[in-house]
Amino acid sequence: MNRKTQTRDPELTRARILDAAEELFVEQGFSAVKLSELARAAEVTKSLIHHHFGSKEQLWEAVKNRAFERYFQAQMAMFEEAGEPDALLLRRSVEAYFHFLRDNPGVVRLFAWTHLEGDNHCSDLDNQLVGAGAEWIRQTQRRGLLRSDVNPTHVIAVFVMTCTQWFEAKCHHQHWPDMGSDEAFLEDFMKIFMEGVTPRK
Amino acid sequence: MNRKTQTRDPELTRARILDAAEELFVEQGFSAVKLSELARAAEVTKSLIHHHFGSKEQLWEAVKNRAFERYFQAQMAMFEEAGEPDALLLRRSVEAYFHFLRDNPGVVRLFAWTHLEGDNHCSDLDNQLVGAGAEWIRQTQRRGLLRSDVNPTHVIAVFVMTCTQWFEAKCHHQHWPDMGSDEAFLEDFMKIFMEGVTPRK
DNA sequence: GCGCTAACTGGCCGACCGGTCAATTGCCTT
DNA sequence: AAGGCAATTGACCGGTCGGCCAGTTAGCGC
Repeated sequence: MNRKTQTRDPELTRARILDAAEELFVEQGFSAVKLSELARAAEVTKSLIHHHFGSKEQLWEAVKNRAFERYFQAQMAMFEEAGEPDALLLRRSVEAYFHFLRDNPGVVRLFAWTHLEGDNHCSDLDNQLVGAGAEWIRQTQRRGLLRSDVNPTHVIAVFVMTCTQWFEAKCHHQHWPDMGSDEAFLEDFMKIFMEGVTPRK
Repeated sequence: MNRKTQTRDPELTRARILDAAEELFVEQGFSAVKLSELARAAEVTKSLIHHHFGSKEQLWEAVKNRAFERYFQAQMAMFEEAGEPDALLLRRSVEAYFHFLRDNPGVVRLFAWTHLEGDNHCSDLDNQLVGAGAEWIRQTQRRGLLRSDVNPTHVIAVFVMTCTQWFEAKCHHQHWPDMGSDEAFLEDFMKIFMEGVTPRK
């Protein structure tokens, strides 16, 4: 079963289409992408796209599903290799999330497009993730290592939204006067955030 | 010069087109909007759109310019009626910004679309705004009322991005387990943020 | 080998896209 | 009163969009 010598390979064809589609959708959004352009990029005929995915909309869904699955798997993996729920774990999680977004700019843009569409079909997986994270924070609060007068879900929301927006709108605020690099910003954000969630006597 | 009895009123026509265009662009983004649909919504002919704005792209620019000018004027007005630079001013500014975004969802979406386009043509006005805000924070830091080991621009970035993303991705986070209302989230965010920027002995 | 299925092709389609243009009409100036 | 000009109209354009379909061909089970 050598794929190099085969003239037909539906799996590979599907993958080629998905890859090219993801690149174009991430770059331009759903409606700006033309199937002819996509066909050229994926080196397949337009008809083949319809054969494998049905329609442009269905292809868009497939692209989003694949990307989000990758995202959730990466996040879940992060969860599994974590240790005791304490402040350091929270700090490390935020940093890991920030760096994940930095290294996966496509995911950030895909999220942004789907948000603008009002799409929330990925909420099942997402709720799982957020629920697990919130539970950790709750445990850390109970152990007295984080302040208890804030909703754990809101704590997650604050750092997720800051990280997301940092990369989503980078083209915008990177020109702000005195704005620092990714790492400089993360450092200052961590100072503010960790200080903000630390319990007071 | 009664506009009601006039059969022609270019100013009003322009405004009608701009209004309808803003609504559609905000909703669907640039490329998804069709001029025919827009013409119907604005109750003008398609040719009239071209007569007044030249092309779809130029109309998009005009819509963005008008909206952003409104945005900057609102922000600048907020600046002018402010008092002494202290922590309370910062708190009030964040709350005002949050509520402004809540009351102007179109602006949030317009920002999001332009970010995805990589458009940063509004940076002049924006830099002014951020520069002025950062200067305030710097003064407050000098007076010992805010911690001094963080970049003032980053402080602004943190709350601007959190507020922006809250409304931009609302369709997404609002279904997270235990997620609170706008006000409940703002309250928790303010707790974390203000505690995070308060100086320590 | 043989035949069935699915992968794949090229040509085609109607719809409709953004944009143009010549002609008409209302308003302002003088 | 008239002339000029911008506002406005509707017919029209070439291009291309997403999608379809009849036909061809490769691979796989029998």
